[in-house]
Amino acid sequence: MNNSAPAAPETPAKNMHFIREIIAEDNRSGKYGGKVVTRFPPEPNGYLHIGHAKAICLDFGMALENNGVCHLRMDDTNPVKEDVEYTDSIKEDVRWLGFDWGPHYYHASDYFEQMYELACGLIRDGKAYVCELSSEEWKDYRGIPTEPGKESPFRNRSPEENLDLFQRMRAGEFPDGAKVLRAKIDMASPNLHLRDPVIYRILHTPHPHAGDKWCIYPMYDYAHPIEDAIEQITHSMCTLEFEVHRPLYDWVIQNCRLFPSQQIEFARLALTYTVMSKRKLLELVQQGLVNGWDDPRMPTLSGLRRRGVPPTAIREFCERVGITKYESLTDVALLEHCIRDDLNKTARRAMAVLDPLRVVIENAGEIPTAIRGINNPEDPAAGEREIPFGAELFIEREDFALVPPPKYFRLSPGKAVRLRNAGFLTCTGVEQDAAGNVTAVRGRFDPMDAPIKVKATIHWVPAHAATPVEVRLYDRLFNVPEPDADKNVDFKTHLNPNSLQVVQALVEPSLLAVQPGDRFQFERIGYFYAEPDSRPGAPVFNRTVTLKDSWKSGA
RNA sequence: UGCCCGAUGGUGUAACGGUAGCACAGCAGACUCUGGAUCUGUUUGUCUAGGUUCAAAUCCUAGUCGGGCAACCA
Repeated sequence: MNNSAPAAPETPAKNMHFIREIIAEDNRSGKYGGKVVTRFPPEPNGYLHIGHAKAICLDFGMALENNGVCHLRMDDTNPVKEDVEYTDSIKEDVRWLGFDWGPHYYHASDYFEQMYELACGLIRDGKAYVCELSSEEWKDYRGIPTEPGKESPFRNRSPEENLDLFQRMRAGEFPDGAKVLRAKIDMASPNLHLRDPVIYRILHTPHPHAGDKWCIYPMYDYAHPIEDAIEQITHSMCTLEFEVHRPLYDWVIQNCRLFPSQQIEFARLALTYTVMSKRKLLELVQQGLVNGWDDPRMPTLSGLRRRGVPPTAIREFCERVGITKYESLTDVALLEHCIRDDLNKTARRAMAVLDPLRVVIENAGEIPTAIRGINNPEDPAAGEREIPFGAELFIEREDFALVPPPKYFRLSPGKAVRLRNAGFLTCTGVEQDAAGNVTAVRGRFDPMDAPIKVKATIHWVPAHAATPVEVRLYDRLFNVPEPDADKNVDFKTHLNPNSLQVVQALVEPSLLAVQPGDRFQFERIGYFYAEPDSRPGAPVFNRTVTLKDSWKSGA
């Protein structure tokens, strides 16, 4: 059995973060007999985003690096919030990221019977009791952080009575909220989670996976350590907010006498110019501010996928971000760098003109009918393609300036540029409309070996063989680095009104033959992804990310 | 005003008692059939105050600042 992902490459230089060190130390000491078993335990109540990718890469990555296995487990202990609808997207996203859980796909709800038995064991040991305080009443008993709580009047019932009550809770004799099962720990603990936490509640709700078998459901703090222990998880990684829950995790392991899984907390990912909370992402979807969970502007994995981001770039990004206990805010520029770095090596080049300006070549008798274009200068194996040429072309409007600003290297009257893959174009004149707008550029063509020196090369498409296609130019969803920094200001006020611009671009003929999911670099513009729902012969391209532009016209 | 966790350039991270390094971003230059890529150089950093030590980012104490914890959510 092999848990390794076929697409996951062995990255040589890895950062020795604290979790790698804990695992290395456990392997040295033989704590788990050299075994490493991890798990990714999403709650099936929403879509995975790039923050989850960090956890997925960690969970699967640590297993992969140590010849271990990583389980995919739906943490479905709350039927009122969860739905099978999400399990498929979760599996798809994890697989797309490049990871394989092999046969190790589980549901927490499959352990409900064992959890119940273990709870009965706790009751018999006098370590759990049925409490009839309402959640309102409990607030008084629990106390506040600075003061100890009071013991529940039900705290000292006999194990027999507790067992009977708990069995009747399971049998459905009591309505929702009437009773709970509590762990009997310490009402004076400075850690609120140890003040007799609820471990079972009554919920007369059928379960999406377990069906209508249960009307009592275990709480996370009780269920999670049991899930881990049953699967013999050695290293159970979770985010920082569970740090204060760890004593309870250990309490359950110890008092139920289970496999000694250990919980290790790390900081979740935060990215500039986006929001990561499920609630806020849902708000964007529900209010129609984006086109669904997989809108290419969303930080969801399905959104990033549809934007054209390669999974390899996300994995590289997660590795570069590192693992610490410091709650950092990562610059989205790092993600964009990882995407460009990946696509630069792999994406075929093509030419597309987003904002066309007509060019008329005057010496039409001296031009070729087609030229050869290099498919990827970073990868000779990508070969070449033929691009039709003609006496009439389109170039990018911003590649021509009637009155060039200082340091402008592109086309202007009397000046020359290189036409990518083709030759030189010297501007001999312009055509203007009544308002003075340039409607066409007239020029002279010279072959590549002509003794002409230029400082710029521009892209073009042949007028007779160019086709208009829809291109969606995506930009950052928000226009401030921390949209949700201020609790008093609605994060949606920072939405970038120009996060999506749709244009009709003119593209070279080879682009009409694309398959949905193909990735390209439109030379000098950016990386583009052929929309999955493009119709045959009518491709739609999504801009994944722009090229870096070191020429700043404004500066 | 309780408990837990954290703090290294603009950002993310390394250094595990012995020269504060890497990456991203920025800036400058070289090169180039993409103002891309590549290469080179470069600006900026150990939260504060004490202590231990020949030597502290690292160990100790106190403080400051930030985050988390009072769901029958996960």
